Amino acid sequence: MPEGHLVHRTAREQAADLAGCRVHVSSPQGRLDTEALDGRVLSEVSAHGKHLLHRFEHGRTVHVHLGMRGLWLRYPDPAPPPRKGVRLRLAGRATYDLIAPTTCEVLTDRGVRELSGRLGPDPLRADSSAGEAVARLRASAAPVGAALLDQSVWSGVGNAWRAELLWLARLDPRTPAAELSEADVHRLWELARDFMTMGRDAGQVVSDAAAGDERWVYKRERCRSCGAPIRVEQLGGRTSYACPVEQR
DNA sequence: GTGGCATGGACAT
DNA sequence: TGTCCCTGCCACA
Repeated sequence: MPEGHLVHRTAREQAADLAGCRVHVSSPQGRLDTEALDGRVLSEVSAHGKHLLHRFEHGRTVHVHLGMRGLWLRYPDPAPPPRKGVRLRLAGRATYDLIAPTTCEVLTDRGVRELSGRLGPDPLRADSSAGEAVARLRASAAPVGAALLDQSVWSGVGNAWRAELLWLARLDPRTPAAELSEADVHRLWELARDFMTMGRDAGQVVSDAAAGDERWVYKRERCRSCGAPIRVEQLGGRTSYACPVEQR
């Protein structure tokens, strides 16, 4: 569920409910020490790739990565008691409960910088450089379909976006990233920026502005465009979907 | 009701 | 490569 577009959407939602508030921070499950955070003013909620960052005014930041199974639950006030296993509860103008994240930790500003340093440009961040994004992808030794999932190359793209973006760009996922032209990669970056922005606003992967619920190739048996049987294979450790006719 | 898979990623091995 | 993360969804009994 949580590719970068949804993490950015969550950041926007939580900022509206929590930013500028003194937030009651607790860990009902007990696995996070929240003493340094409870009652502090939350200044900003932001996203970098699939990582969510809650920065507090005194210079501490909660870093959350949902992984495959994690989720946020939102409750308008008054919130019910937390269900079993809630790792983190943030209570401001509304209450958010965090369930089953891969990562939930408190970082200093230095820790945040180190995290950002490990992540490539994010198509949904205004401070990302297209030139750097193009250069990083073309510097990868991997097939473009594997490079796109490497969060140190570009951050925020997951398996569904990989499939749909490469179809939109008419690129074969198996093509070595280093063999792609600068123009091709620049176009791929612009597609990522434009469609992931639509996806963030719609709350789902959007690869056809006129048909937000449809996919071209991802998890399909046949290409939605030409009807060819989709080529399914493992690439970059995950299942890749591509149209063998249109993506050469 | 149950079991397998998955829109991640870190870590052990 | 396997395994964990207090999951959700779907197909199939």
